[in-house]
Amino acid sequence: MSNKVTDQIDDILKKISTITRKMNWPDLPVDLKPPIGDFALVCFPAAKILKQSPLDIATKIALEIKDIKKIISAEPEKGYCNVVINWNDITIDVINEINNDSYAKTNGKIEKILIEHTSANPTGPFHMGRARNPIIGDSIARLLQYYGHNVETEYYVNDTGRQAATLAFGLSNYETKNKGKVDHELVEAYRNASKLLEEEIDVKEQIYRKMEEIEGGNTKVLKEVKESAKRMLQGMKVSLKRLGAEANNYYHESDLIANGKVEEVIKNLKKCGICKEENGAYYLDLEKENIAGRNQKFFFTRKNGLSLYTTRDIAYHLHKFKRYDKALNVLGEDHRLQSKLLGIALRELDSKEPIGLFYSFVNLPGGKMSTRAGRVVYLDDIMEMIVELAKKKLDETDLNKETKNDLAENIGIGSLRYNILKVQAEKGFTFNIEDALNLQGDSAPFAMYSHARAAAILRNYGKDIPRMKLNEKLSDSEIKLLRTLSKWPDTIQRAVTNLSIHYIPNYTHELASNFNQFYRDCPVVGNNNESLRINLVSASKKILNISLGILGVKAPDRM
RNA sequence: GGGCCUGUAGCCUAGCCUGGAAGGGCGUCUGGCUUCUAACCAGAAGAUCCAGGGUUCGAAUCCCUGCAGGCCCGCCA
Repeated sequence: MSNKVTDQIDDILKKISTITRKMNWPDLPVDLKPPIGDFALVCFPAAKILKQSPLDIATKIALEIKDIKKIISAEPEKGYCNVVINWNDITIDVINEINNDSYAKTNGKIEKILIEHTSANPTGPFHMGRARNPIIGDSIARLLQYYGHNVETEYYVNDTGRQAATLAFGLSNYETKNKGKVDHELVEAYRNASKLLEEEIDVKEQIYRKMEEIEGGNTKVLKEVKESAKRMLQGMKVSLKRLGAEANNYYHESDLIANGKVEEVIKNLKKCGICKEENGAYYLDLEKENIAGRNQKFFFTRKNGLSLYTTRDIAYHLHKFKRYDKALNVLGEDHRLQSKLLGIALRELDSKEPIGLFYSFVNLPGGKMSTRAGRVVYLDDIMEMIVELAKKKLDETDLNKETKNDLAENIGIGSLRYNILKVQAEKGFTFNIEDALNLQGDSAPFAMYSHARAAAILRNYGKDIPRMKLNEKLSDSEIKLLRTLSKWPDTIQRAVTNLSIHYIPNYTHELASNFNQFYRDCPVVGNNNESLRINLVSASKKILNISLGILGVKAPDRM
């Protein structure tokens, strides 16, 4: 809560405590998130001790405390005493606090954090199945950045291993036709190569030889796979850019082999106490850890001595911690075990461990997405559809064409992001196109619209934000709005602590909704309380803008 | 077989960490634009919070046992 509000409530609670003590009553537990008012005194536990009904206790305590100056009302209901604090006294201070740049930001240590997200294999266009990854990753980055940390994002490019070798093989003889988006064009070459890999023995041999050359550190082949991946990535980056979720850095897995980091890791892992060998292949014996209900052998070399994906991942993370204080990985739920094993290996090497943020896959209404069964929905197609829909809705407005196109883009992409971010990451998610295309209710345009309304009021007012003066008592809508605004720091705090981005859209919707109610009830320009209301509008607009910004949604001044 | 995640109105979802009065949204029905933007607002109907047991004055929330769905258990990535 805003400090001012917390102080006010603490003060009142102290006074209440004095009163109950005088009456020889036990302290009444406080509920700070009551359905009505600012806090509630819970009267059930005292009922037994005092041998009175909870309602009687609530009624009595309400009478005792309602003359406290900082309280507007204290009403008994069921076994609760609901208290509304006097917002009139503190509103100017609260609004000033909200307008301060440090509002809701950390006063703790600023950390240098790397967020790895997306990291999809560069073998073709993004599909919706993993669309949560860039969106959640990007918004978590924006959240931590806003909170005050020093954040960068990175995409780990998987350009070694069979898929990478297959792609390189496919692209080696492929002539670019420059038709359409790069990744959508090149994926054909990859698909053909994959097919040949299955059907033709000599192709299989070539691709597997390439794999071995990659892992063995053949410079020429390493360069080839890296370039192939980059070529595909060119197209994929366009999608991320449109989503507003492009990473700051792209780190290529092949570089870890090329620069000898992988070899170093193998050498050091072999020195670990729990390292064992089997037919020439080395592994960490995790018998004591009892992972996933069984004894795990965590292999880090093949029997030919070459590295595995996990080995490279260890090397990558050691490198991360050379550059950053903290590493955060946004990963699909299928990586949970892998991530745990990685952590153990890093601990063995006396390294820090990354923090994992896991999300469940996006499914289609009919079931799982599958490339083979042709049940794939491309992210690009969804973005296009939703932007087109937004465009159609804007047809009726009299904005000029360029503004309209920009706005449709913001509304469309914003809706998509909002839709995905508002659901808890661990929850399975069925992508319902109808739902995503519904731009009403708990959605990005709802909050964008509130922001535009706030901007319209300020436009109509036409002057600089004035100094505040309270000429009239606050109305219920104003108090409700202030209450929500003062909850912003808590929301940020909870989202940061739990790395739960869905708190932000939840809050945004509540704020926008309360702003709309205020808009209905409280004329601003020309009102007796104009100066205060202008400031309230400005503060609401600010927090709406910030919260939408964290979600990667641009807040328009008109729509 | 084992491990992890999830289960809240017709549908989607918040609340679970830290027990206290079940919040939103979609869809359905009703009403509201001569007043700062109706992508909005107001109202109505709709919930054995997966099931059973335990702890507690009090359980959607904590504990136990089941059930259902997702994911994982490779010298693949």
